[in-house]
Amino acid sequence: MAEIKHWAEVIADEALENGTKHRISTGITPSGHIHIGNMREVVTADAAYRMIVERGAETEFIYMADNFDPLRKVYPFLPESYAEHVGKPISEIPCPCGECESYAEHFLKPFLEGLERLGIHPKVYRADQLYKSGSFVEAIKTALIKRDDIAKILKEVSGKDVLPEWSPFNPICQECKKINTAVVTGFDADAETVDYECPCGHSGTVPMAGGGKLTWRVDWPAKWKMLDVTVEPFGKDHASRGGSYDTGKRIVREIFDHEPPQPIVYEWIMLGKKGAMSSSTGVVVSISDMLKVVPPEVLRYLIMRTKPEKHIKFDPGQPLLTLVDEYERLNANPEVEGLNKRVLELSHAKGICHTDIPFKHMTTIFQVAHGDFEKIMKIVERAGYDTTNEKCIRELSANVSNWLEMYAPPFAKFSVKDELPEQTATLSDVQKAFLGALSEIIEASGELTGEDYHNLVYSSKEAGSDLHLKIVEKLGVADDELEINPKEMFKAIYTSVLGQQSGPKAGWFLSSIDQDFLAKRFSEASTYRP
RNA sequence: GGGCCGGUAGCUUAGUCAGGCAGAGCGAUGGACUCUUAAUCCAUCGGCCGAGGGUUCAAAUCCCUUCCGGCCCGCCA
Repeated sequence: MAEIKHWAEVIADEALENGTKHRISTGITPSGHIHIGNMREVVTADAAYRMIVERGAETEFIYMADNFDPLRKVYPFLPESYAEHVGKPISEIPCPCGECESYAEHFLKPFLEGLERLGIHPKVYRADQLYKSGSFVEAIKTALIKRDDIAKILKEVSGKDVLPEWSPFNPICQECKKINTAVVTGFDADAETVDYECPCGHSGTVPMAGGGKLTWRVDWPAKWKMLDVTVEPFGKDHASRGGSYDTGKRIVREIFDHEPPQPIVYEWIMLGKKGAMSSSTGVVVSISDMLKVVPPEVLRYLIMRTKPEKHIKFDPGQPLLTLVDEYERLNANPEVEGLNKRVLELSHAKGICHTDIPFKHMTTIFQVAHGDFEKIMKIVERAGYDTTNEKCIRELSANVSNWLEMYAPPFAKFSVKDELPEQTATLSDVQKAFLGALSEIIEASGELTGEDYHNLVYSSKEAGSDLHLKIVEKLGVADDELEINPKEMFKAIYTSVLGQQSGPKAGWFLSSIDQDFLAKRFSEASTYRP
């Protein structure tokens, strides 16, 4: 069999067969928090973009913010007062926080910042500006003139009859400001205006430039024509027979005289067990939230490793750590080749810094240090990691901090207790004797490494070892009479330090805690009487 | 009812376009490191490729049928 190609290469090769000049378009409506489900569209497009460029075609990547669409309803995250804005274009509605130019900008801004961090740099268009500047006027004229032909295509392809009063153009009522209620009663192609009657009682005339927009099924092919789009990813909702890609394909050919773009159909990202991600149901992890938690490469990796037509199950809890691990492992391996190499390349976001500290380790280090960055740096240094890039370590530690707060499952969390935990009462005499002996040795030793601690604990089971001798002495038994199970000793350590029976790998866990503190804590625990 | 996409190891999946010994990661198991304890390394186990039929020297791959899951066909992306 031939060498395996990454899906983005397959897309690129197909594109190259169609021509050597390309424009890849993406479009998302910023009607709510733009989530990682939406992100798939842009990241998928970016993969195709990078590959087509690599194959040598002149290519442009654009992102269209569909901010001229109406607000559909008062979403759960909106105050009731937004009821009056339902039906108005989201570029014309006030921002929920009061600080952005519009409702649309409020959600667009964090998304565009996210793109930047993901290493994705499309040329950004805003639909309201294109409409207002008159870029759509020719398309609007054509669509109004050929209204019956479009209606026929819609009927033939989707099987639905359009209503007699249907128009491809939705005017904005000058009175109630809504874009989805007014009925078109006529138009003047020379004056470039459209007449309407609105159920609110108002009737009037609006300019084609900015006075309204084309209905979605016509708007999309009009954009293909206007921006000369050759490749476009879209969600599977558009892809079924009779859907908007099907109707768009015929409309763009027969009405606008242009070839439709090469489709890239992608599946949804499912959030854990909660089902598909969707802004309207509130099942959402926003991109900004995700970027608080993981490096951008990991998010790209999530999407690059899976073919677009396959759904992705995403869980920001424990499984996210596995994902991060997998990525780090791959990234650290200089010998990756073939498909994995491709995936890795495509996951790269430019200008992101790296540290050699695994995310998982940092979750422990961070918790040991109670989030104190100076302490974190000390521990990191003692553990032998590269500390030259403090900025990266700071970023990683911020990610870990957010993850622990937002998504970490309880068992991943622990805290070094300031006071001796009361669970210490459950320890056996042997365990207490062990802790006492351990305390003495720690106190008498110089600085101990993770390995030292590890070996030390295991030495407890060896008759004749320093630790073993001290234990038998405390218990008043003969040296060869005592059998020690290291497992129990580890439990004793976790119990007296964390108040729980297990914890992170003991050696480097202990080595990240202050030595005097440990000596004192173990000594206290050994004599603890409730 | 019509259609689209998926179904491959316990889990996540590559491979399907272009037929040629079914691959990987995680997990599990065993081992190594004086060492079961959220680390590392090595090894092993694990598959009726959803099911049935057809084409072929040869099928996870192509064709037909069928089951399961998700979604679309509401000009509400």
